[in-house]
Amino acid sequence: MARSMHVRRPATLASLAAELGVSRTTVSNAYNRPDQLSPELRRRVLDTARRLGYPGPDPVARSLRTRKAGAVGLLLTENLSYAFRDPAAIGFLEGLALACEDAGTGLLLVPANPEREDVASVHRAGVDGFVVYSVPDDDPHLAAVLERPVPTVVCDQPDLGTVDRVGIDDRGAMYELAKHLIGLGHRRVGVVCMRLARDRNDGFVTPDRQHAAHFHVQRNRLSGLAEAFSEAGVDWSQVPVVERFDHNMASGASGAAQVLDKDPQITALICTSDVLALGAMTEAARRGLRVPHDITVTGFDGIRAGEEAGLTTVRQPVLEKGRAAGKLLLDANERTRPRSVNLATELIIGKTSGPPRGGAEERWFGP
Amino acid sequence: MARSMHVRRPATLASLAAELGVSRTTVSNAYNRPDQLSPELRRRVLDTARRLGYPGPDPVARSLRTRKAGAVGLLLTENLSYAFRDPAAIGFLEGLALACEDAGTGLLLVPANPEREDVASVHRAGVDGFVVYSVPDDDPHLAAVLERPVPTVVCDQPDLGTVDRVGIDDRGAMYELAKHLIGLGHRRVGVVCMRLARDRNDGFVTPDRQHAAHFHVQRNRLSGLAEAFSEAGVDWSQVPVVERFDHNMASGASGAAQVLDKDPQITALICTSDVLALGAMTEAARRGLRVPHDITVTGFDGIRAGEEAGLTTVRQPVLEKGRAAGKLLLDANERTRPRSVNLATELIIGKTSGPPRGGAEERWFGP
DNA sequence: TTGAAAGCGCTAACAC
DNA sequence: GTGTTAGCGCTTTCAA
Repeated sequence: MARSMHVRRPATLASLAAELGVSRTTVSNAYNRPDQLSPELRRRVLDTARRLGYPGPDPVARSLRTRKAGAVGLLLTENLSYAFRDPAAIGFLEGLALACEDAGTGLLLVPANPEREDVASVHRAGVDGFVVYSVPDDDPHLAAVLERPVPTVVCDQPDLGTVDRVGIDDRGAMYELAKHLIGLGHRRVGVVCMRLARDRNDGFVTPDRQHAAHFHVQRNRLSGLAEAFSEAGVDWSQVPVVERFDHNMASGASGAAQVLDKDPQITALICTSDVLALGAMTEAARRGLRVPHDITVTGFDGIRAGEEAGLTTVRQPVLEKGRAAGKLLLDANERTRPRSVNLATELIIGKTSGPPRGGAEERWFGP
Repeated sequence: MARSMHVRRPATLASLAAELGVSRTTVSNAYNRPDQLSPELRRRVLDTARRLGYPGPDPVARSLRTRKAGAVGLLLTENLSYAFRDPAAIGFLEGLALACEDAGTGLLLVPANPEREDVASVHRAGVDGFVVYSVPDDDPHLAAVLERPVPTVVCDQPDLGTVDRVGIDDRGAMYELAKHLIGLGHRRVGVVCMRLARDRNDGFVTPDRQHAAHFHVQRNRLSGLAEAFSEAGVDWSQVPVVERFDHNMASGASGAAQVLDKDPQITALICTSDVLALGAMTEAARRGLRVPHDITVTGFDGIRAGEEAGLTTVRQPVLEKGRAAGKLLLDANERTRPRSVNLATELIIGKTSGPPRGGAEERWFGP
């Protein structure tokens, strides 16, 4: 009776060994190396464990001893829950989860609130490696990860030269998309892009801010556009580029509105993501602009909803990207690090791009 | 020169303390309790750490000592990546991630492949608690979780009485939906449901299998239907119920086909999820059946795509469910455990349900 | 097949 | 403000 009044101190491997009158090695073997002891003894150990309420070797203590956590950490730029809102991020997560599953490894989502500079969560993460997905290049969490003595793979980030990297050719892909628009005859265009840095700037973007953008992906997509249009004789510094901090359709819509208010003459609205482009389409519709007859709208990513809308975009293999990141991290071959993987993208000509209004006629009368 | 040939053994807190000629406590304090030592000393510690390449206290060793992992584990029934395919699961994950974020806690996705009986991943997980989401009640991973001496919250599972639980009234909600259909005049109906147990059974379901279903959610939804239709004088044992192992639209379509082939006279196709219902709609369309004129189709969950399709369904607060699960787990108040939370659902009458074909006419001429 | 010894790297009382 | 002591619970040579 009195016994049950005590807070029963949970049994440990040592206490179990003592109870059984065997060594700790034997108990450990009963769990980890069944072939190292007789079946009867093993039974006896396991039975006694059950009787004493011993839940098996403590995973943390085991990790300390074996120097293996059995998990990889994932660092995202956004509030953790953002990952479950953005279709491209979900695809990436799925691919990464697939790779982890194959390896029997856990996937730890590290809470890295971009608002706070608190990197303790990175220090606290008991993981065998990190995947860093699309964070600004000056993010303190990224710096904290790089200081941890575990392998790291960065994704949609600049090549650091010191850790593995997987990504796509954002610049080249956007350049190609721009060439398509230029071929159609577009010269007067506007751009809606995602956040370029950690500070909120919902408005027009100066050329300086474009160049200095801390998000690798956005910087390169813009630079691909600038290059293509500059080559076509367009003064890029005069092109309205609008930035939005939050990544959702509402941002796409309001961004499009801001661009169109500034220059109602533009013939194409180039968005740096499908989600923004979908939002831009709703704004176009709201203004009675037919796509692509009155205005061309393009995206980037190749998400399902964009496909259904017939969006002209660049499709990137988000799931493969996640899987590749996981594979890279879990492939322990240190000798070949650091590695850099570029995945292929595909320009999708949908039904949201066409010649500028009047553009076709110009051709009829052209040289 | 010779030095650099050695594998540099990474610095530890102890070696750093030795180098500095201070105690380990002081070094520890430099990281964990800045107020416990002079700023100058702290600087010296941190500088030396940087010089020696000491990455800060090892998280695993710290966890062992503090008995806190700083993470919660999530156990899902499906391949890990499944969670990123199912809209309802994504919503749950988002809510859970939100709760974790608020608490500064990591979220560890535990790889629990339902094919393998390997529960080692559960044993290996260094977490302060588990959330178990919609696994069969006889899943060995669940059993393994329950043996771990950490708090647990089960979600969309039977109330075990020993651990916290969050869920909805699946039975009552489906009963209400059935009443709606009965009120419209439906008596001859068919059902497409998700998997009922761990074994694959893509086909008709016996009443026995319905009762014995190992997935709490499915069992209760079916039982709500059975109850309502039995009350309306329908012999439930004669109602075609088709099960699908994989949860996607294709399953909904093929399940609907199987039901319709068996009894082309049914006036309503009741699906136990929106995803299945969306698939069933495509099959109806393929057969030239207009919804709801020729056939009524209903779902369950209230996902976005269903809403857009105007689906008649039961909306459940998936995000809130995840958040509630996280809150329950992270609220350390042991005194009030175990707790059970039921979230409210809402019957959504969409445009996919209507009176049975001829049902209206019957009424005109009826008594 | 089993056991003894030696830590893995750290934190938390408590004393100085 | 700083140090001493005592483990957290486990695995793993190595020897018996």
